[in-house]
Parts: sequence; C-alpha cells; structure tokens
Amino acid sequence: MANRIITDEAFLITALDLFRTYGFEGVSLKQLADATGLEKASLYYRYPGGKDEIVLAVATAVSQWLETNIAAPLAGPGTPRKRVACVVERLRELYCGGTKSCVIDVLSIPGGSPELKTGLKAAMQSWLNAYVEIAKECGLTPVQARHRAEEAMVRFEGSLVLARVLGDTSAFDRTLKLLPDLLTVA
Amino acid sequence: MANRIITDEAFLITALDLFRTYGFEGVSLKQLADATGLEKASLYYRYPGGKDEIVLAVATAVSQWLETNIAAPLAGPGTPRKRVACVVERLRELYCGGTKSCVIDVLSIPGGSPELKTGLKAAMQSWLNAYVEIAKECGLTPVQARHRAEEAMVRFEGSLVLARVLGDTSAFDRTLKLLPDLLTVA
DNA sequence: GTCTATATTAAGATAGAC
DNA sequence: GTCTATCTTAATATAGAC
Repeated sequence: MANRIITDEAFLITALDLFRTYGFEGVSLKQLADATGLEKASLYYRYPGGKDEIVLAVATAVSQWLETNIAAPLAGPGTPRKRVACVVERLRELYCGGTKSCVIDVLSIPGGSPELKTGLKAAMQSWLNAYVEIAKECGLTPVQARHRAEEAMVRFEGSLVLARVLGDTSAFDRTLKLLPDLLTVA
Repeated sequence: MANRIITDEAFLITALDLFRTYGFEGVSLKQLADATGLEKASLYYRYPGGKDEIVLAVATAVSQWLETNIAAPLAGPGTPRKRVACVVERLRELYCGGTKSCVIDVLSIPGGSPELKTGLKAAMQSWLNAYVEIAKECGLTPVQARHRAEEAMVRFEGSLVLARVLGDTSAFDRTLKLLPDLLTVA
C-alpha cells in the first residue's frame, strides 16, 4: 500500500473511461499504464490476468454502480415518478449528457473473455429488471412492463449510438425526458 | 484481372461481415486475408492504404447499399406504408433478423481515419433524411417528421445493441413491426 | 508494490519473384 | 495480380532490481 500512486477505485474509473471510448480491442496496456500513471508491470501485479482481468474488474464495478444508482433508487422511497427522475439525472451524469458511450454496448463487441460477455449480459438484465419492477408497481401488466422496460433500454442505447455517430445529443436529451412517462404512466 | 480469385464485391461483403462483428480494431489484415483467400500483400495491392482504405471502401459500399435499398424505395412508387414495409424487409435481411450488428454503429467507435468517421455520419444522415421525407409526405410537420425519423433510427440501433448484449432479438422484431406506423401515421 | 529491462508474439507494411 | 519472404513496430507478458 506504501508506494501506490493511484487507488484501485481511481484506476478502474480511468480504465472504464478508456474502454467505453475505444472498446476492448482499441485499448492497449500501454494506454492503460500511461493514463493511470503506472507501468505495465505494475498492472500485471494488480491484475495478473492482464487486460482480460482489468476489463472484467471494470465490468464488475459498473454492475455495482448500476445496482447502487439504478436498482436501489428505483426500489426505494418516494413516488415512482420522482424515483425515475432521480435515476435519469444519474444516468445523464454517468453518460456526460450523451457524449460518452455505454460501456456495456461497446464492450459487447467480441474481444474479451466469455466471463466478460456473461457479466455484461447480467448487468443489462438486472438494469432491465429494475425498470420492469417499477413499471409493474405503476399498474402495468408483467408483459406490458417488460415491453416498456425494453423500450426504455432500446431508446437509451440507441440514442447514445446516434450521439456517437452524429455528434449530436439532442435525441439522447429527448429520450431522458421521455423515461418517466415511459416507465410510470399506465 | 487474370488470377483474381475473389471479386471486389465479394471481398467487400466478406470484409463488411468482419468489421460489423469485430469492429475496426478487432479485425487484422491476417483475418481479412484468411477470410477472403488472398494474401496480405495482395490486399495492399488492391488497397495501398491498408486497413484504413479497406474499411473506407466497406463504408462506401454500405452507403451505396443504403441509397439503393432505403432511400430509393422510400422515394419510389406505391403507398408510403407499402414502401416502408418493403424497406423493413430489406433491413431485416441485411441485419439477419437482428443477429448482426450495424456496421455504422460498430465502426463509429474511434479507430479508423477521419474520413471513415465523416462517411459514417453522412450515411446515417442520408438514411435519416429518407425517413424524414416519407414522414413529411404523410402529413407530419418538418419538426415532427424529424423526431419520428430519429426515433425510428434510435429504436433500430438500440434494439440491435440489446440483441448483441442479451442474445435476444425480440426487441428488434418489435421495432421492425413498429416502423410503418412510426413513419407514416400522422 | 512499483520500477526497468527484456522476451515473445503478432500486427501493419514493403520488396521482389512469378 | 498474387505470391513468399522479410522488415519494423507495437502488443502482451515476465524477470528481477529496488
């Protein structure tokens, strides 16, 4: 712990930013080393499995973030509409107003370990389930709630793709504005 | 032309399939050579600019495909609804029922030349404009038509992301089913 | 626990034979 | 126009000093 010049948490935040931007194949250990101020050999000390293990740690951290900032608030106190509004603002922040890509999307392009693929799928399913639960709470049938949840996710991911391709976040802004009605109005 | 063992068109189709699956950084010249039956040196003879030039040729071919199979049918004869239905079936085919990613999406992750980025953006804008025109033809205001077009694109790209992450094309199927109403009903 | 140095492999790219 | 052979660079990964 003595000579550590970057915490594990800060390391993972920096790594997340690289992976969501350039994808698994687009990020090298040298980039990770330069961006975090560590040498490549130090990365192997922390993550003996190399890039596969680092990206898996990033995916795990993202899953935890989603649990804390999406699933928990959606299941917590307050009116359903206010809970969704709160989640929308956290999403706006994490995705920097639509200027940053979704790491689940970008890392789902083949390249990492099978564990990564499984972890990303589980993260999105848990995110979707949180949407389903609040929609059911608002009076929608299980099937309707599932469709609304998937529509919310589809629109969110799709608007991030448009923002990346077109360099225009207006569709992302409209999507976020729509989410409360989509998930809470029966 | 004598010893050519794969046509330019077949070469680009094979290259497209690799790039849409693995992304720019995820495809090597060796993969391209193996998949097309040519040696790396032959790829450089056809495309002296290397991978950058190959992926740009792929993007150009995709732009032409979109012009022929999306823009032209949408502006052609028949009722607006039938024209959209026709386009939907071509999209279903090109994207293999949702099991293949969108090359514009996947290649928009940083990695290629600035020309690639510009070409992808132009391709999506032209696709969007074709949607806008048919929506206006059906009585929507320019602003409404623009929003419907963007919603159609957002849902299309988003449902492909979900299909890739979750391995489930049901959201993609629902999106295609929705497109005629979305683009033609005022 | 991080560093410098290096081994190993694979990538992009070119020269020259056929 | 494609091939084999090779060059150069950069990637992953490890050994051992501090």
